[in-house]
Amino acid sequence: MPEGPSIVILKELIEELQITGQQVLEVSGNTKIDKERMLNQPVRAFRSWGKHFLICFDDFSLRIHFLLFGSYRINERKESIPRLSLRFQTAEINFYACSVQFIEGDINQFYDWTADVMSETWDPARALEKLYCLPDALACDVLLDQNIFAGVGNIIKNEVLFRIRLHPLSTMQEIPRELLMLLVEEARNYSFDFLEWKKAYTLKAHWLAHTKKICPRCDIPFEKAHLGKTNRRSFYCNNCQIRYTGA
DNA sequence: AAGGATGTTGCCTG
DNA sequence: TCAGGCAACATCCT
Repeated sequence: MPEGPSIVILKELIEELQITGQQVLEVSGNTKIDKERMLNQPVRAFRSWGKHFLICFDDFSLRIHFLLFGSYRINERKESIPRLSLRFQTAEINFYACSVQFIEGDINQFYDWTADVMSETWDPARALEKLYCLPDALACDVLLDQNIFAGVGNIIKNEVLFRIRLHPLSTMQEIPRELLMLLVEEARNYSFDFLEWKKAYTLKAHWLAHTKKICPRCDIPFEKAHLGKTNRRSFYCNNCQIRYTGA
């Protein structure tokens, strides 16, 4: 559920309902935020930024983050109590086990859309600049940095590093410029592959590294370790993923 | 079938 | 003072 492409799928499903402009007729759920303020407010837009799903009203927006376990149902309900349920004239949206919060004022002041790998306004040059500002940072950490690659999660991280044959413990300052540009490029490319495979229910079948035990290029065992400041699972091949490091 | 994970926040400790 | 550790969230897969 939680990586950027999955949020794009949610946004597309909700846009198909064509309820933009409709008012919220009823709110419920076990969230502690002041959900009643959405009552009778017309929705101006449904948007996404990285792993955030955004419902924009006139003076504020609702931010939904699904974390690890969050889920949603459109015109359906689960057994469990929703964190937040929004009823419109022609549709009902239910969110479960997610983080919800309000963002006040103009959403464009709050989000840098060019940092979202799924965005039309994604700016690879700016991402590259950010990487040059982090000479000691590790490849496995920067890909998960939402200020640089909003939407990239642990699956995309592992698959991108494998695809470009870069060892997760490589540092920014040691990676050749061409390869760093490829890192930026593939963070977006793989995210769109992820989107298509997820829509076709074939995402897992396309994993080459994530959760895998054997390198499909070398036929030798993958390394599995929790690496970097982020300390997230990394699956990588010590043979074909090159480690660029000063040490 | 227990344990960990596609993630982030916030509190506690040293 | 602040970085690091870890619980919390609550579901699904292995």
